[in-house]
Amino acid sequence: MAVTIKDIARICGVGVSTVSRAINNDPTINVKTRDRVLKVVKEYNYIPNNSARNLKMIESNTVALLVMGIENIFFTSMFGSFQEQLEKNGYDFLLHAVSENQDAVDVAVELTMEKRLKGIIFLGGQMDHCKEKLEKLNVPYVLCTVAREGEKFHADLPTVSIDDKVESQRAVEYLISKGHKRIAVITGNKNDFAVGGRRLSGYRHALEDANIPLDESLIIHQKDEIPGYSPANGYAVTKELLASHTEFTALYCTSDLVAFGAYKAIYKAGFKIPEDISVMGFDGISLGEYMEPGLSTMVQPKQDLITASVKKLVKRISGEDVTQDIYEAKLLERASVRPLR
Amino acid sequence: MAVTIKDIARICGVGVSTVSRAINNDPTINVKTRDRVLKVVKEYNYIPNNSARNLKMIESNTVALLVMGIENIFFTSMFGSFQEQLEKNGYDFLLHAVSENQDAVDVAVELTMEKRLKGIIFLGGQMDHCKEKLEKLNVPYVLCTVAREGEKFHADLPTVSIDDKVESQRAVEYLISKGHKRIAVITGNKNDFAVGGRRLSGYRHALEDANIPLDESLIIHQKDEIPGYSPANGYAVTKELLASHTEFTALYCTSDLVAFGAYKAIYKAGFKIPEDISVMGFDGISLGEYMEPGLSTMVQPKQDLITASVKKLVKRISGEDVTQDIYEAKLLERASVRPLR
DNA sequence: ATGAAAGCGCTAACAA
DNA sequence: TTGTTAGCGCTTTCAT
Repeated sequence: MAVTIKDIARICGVGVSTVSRAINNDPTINVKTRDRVLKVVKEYNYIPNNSARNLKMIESNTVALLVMGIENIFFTSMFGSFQEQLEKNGYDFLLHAVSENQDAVDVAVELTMEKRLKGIIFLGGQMDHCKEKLEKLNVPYVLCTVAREGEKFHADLPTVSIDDKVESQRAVEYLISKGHKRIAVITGNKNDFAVGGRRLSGYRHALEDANIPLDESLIIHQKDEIPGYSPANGYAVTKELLASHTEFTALYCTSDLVAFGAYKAIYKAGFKIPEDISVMGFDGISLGEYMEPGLSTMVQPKQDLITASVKKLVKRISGEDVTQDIYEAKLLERASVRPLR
Repeated sequence: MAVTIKDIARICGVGVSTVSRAINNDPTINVKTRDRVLKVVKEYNYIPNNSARNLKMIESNTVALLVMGIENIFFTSMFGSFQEQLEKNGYDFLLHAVSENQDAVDVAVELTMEKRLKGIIFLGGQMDHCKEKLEKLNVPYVLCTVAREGEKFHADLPTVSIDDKVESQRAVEYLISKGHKRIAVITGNKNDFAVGGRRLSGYRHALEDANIPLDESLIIHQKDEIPGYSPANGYAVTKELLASHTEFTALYCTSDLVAFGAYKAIYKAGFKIPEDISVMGFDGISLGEYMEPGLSTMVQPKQDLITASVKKLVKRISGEDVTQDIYEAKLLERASVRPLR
């Protein structure tokens, strides 16, 4: 098997604790001994076994980022900045993906023990029924951009996010301000009561406030058979919408990626954006800038979300009590929406 | 601290090994005892300590996917399929990101010991000088889409990838076949002798074979100050290229993402694609379909690469010796290239 | 400044 | 079928 601390100790003719001191840079070790040991360590390519180390150690200095939805471009684009900010605060960074069939909190508990985590940031995903479970997590944590079902906000939980309903409402109000009344919306699939539900709710409220009657035929749900919030899904449902000859002047997509798919369906049907149909996105992923025409969208304040999450976690680690942070999205006007008349 | 196996044993009035048998579904345990133990496990929310487990266990059934470049959309889009294929072959799946400042092989060694890995798939990144180091890894591994410097292919290493030079050459030959002679190319930054270098080399060879004189002013390197292979980089360099009034009829981008940026620069300068300038990409990421016009590109056979990687790893795990697999990219004609004259 | 030795929580012989 | 026990490789007292 691999070379262990004992081997190194034997080879150097010292005790294992001396080797341990050498590799952990213990200040009480003699510099010469340390260098001698380290030379052998290098020579024999010795790498300490982390399991043994973690088993014994009381605590590490590691903060883990637990990502639900590792293929989501919005989340992956945040990794680098998270790492940077965390390291700037003196923490080691660990990225861990939670797959669909896993329970995020269970994974968190396991990882906490395994790595003796100092803190956890949950990124993405849905966390509705975990409130009590979350309390079992005896490590400071923060929920960043974690969706919650329905209207309730768990204001007592340490979350960092935008208010999906409010921002969605703003998106639709923008469309209305441009003179649009027949506004189609592509939301999540039928069972999406979290992000999709809240964004749809914002749509309804905007229409209501503007006294525009709600037309259910303008509310489009993504297809269950196609990955959610993907261009493919946006393309498929927009194609059907267009084929149905439902009348509308603007299409509001609750996700930029969906809007990309909508673009294609619209072009393929022979229409022009924004001349024939205005399109509005949501999230503000950077690729929207490169579409033709540039996609108007509600930009999530990614940097704020990251900075606030880290700051909040650091506070919690040092014992302070924190609660919820809501950040505002920013309306980004590009060229995909035109004023009516 | 957390509840341990001893606690559970004490509470149940059984030995620790019985608890161990219960949680590991040992067939020799009495069903009634098992259920009783499991009930207590649930009740006390006991989660076994993985470090202890890994420390003790001879081997796991886990295969790790080590990703270099976790923010790269081309790689992230492969995760789901990798997981699926691996699990179909009976392995547990572990995704682990290697950050810029880490050595992939060191991380691999560490992880192998820590998780008692059955095998490793390296995805992405550059691995030039690691051949000897790699041999220190006493676990079967496969390199998938791992770039190598220069022309040498390490044919004796278990790699799965396309031949970047050959496929790049095909891309340019396609452009030439459409009548283009003044073909600008955007390659990696000046120090990129791996993917960027090989793809550039393909470009040179294609021109040479077609007796088209090489014009160095048509070879554009990405900027060091901007993240590589990003739309932002493509935009910046294309803008400069256009401003320089260098003449060309086609722009070959060695990455789709770069092409997206080029699109924007071209539109902003008032040109049309493909009427004024033809654009060719590379990689075949799915978003290319949604650009306007659809991006013609060389599609990496993602599914083949994944399937082959898994198959190769499985073989290696069962002791077979395998070497290199080269897959062919597929030319995907969409609408961004027009025939000249 | 260094070594000996006691576990960390678990699995896997081995005994019963 | 179950319990006892010896480590897995490391860190960390406690002596020396």
